Amino acid sequence: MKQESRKQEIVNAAAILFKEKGYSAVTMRDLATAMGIKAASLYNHIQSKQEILSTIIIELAEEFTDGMNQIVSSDRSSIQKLENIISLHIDVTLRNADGLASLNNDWMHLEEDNLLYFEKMRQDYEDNFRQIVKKGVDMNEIKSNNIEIIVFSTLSTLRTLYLWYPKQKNIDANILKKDMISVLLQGVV
Amino acid sequence: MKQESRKQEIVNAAAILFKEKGYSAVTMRDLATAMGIKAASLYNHIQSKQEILSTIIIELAEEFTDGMNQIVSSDRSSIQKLENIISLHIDVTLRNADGLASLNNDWMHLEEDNLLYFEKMRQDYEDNFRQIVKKGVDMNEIKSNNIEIIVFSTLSTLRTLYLWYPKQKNIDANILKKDMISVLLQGVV
DNA sequence: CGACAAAACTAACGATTGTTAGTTTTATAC
DNA sequence: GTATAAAACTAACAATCGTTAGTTTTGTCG
Repeated sequence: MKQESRKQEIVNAAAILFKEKGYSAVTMRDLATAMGIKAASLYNHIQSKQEILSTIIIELAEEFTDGMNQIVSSDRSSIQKLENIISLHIDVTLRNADGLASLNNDWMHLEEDNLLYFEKMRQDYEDNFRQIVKKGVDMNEIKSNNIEIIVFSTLSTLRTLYLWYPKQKNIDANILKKDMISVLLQGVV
Repeated sequence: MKQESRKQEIVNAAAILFKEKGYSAVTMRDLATAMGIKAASLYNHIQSKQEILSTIIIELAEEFTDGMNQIVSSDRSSIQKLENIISLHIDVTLRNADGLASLNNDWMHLEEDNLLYFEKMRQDYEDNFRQIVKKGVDMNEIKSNNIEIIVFSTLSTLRTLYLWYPKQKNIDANILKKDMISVLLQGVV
């Protein structure tokens, strides 16, 4: 794997631009300017604009998938699993908030196999989430008003963390986890 | 105002396409094809692609601003005001879910005055929201863990309604309001 | 049927897009 | 100091973009 470092710099710079204007509105010349080079030079390190997008999104989607699979296969209570999911989202967000903008807003611009692969991962993730909530309701750990609304409102908040967290100054990850768990689960338990 | 009806058809068709691929990825030829005409014919009814976007977004933003102003100037309790805000979001979402996609994801492609106008409305909206929560905490109506997190998580959910609501089948607006109020405020009160 | 306006059309423009080919510069190792 | 590879460059391409100008079709009313 040669050029891995320079490629990663390009991908990181692209994630910032994609966050600001979206994938389609960012040109290779915009990205080159941000890197301080010419557009043609980018192609010494990457194969296409599309490769940049899929590198950003697929890596993050696999992080979520792996994290969810570990949580699902653990023998914790439903409430503890939900706490772990919240913690997972915060960890990923702190590590790569810029990339999450692309995952949330530009996944539909993935092509062919990567689009199908992503859509399957996202569907499986939501299904796992829903199953955990449902199990919690069945076990009387969670008092349910409406399972679908709980799943939707919790996931909406976690998915939007990437926008909110950077505006908070010097927030501690563990305090954030505790507060998010409190706010998201207090109305549920 | 001539051609108002045909223009509205174009704006509505554009909102659907913008929701699917984002403003930048939708071409005037895409929009024309969706309307069953040629791209040049669009310009008998609209002035520019940008005008379509601002028509969609500014109208919706003003709806939210007007609704919020009425709620702020009412003499209800903080909890009741929050319930009214939830109700406002649901009403707007049921009426124009497609347009809300542009408001949420493509506002940054507004130009000049419209961009500034939108950003001010959004900032004022969030400030009003935050003030209502803060007042509720001061009056002991709301037990606060963290005001910022409550504002953020509630707004995240309400803003994402446009994605979730169309996937629910034949959901009744009043039942939805009751359930959303229950889920969003139960952990707060 | 003829007049008139609404709404479609054809054709084309200048600008910008992602990308390629070939060349030159820069940095590293012997 | 020369060889080698990494990484930049210039120049240009075919395609597509939003948009304009001018023309023709469609529909309505007397």
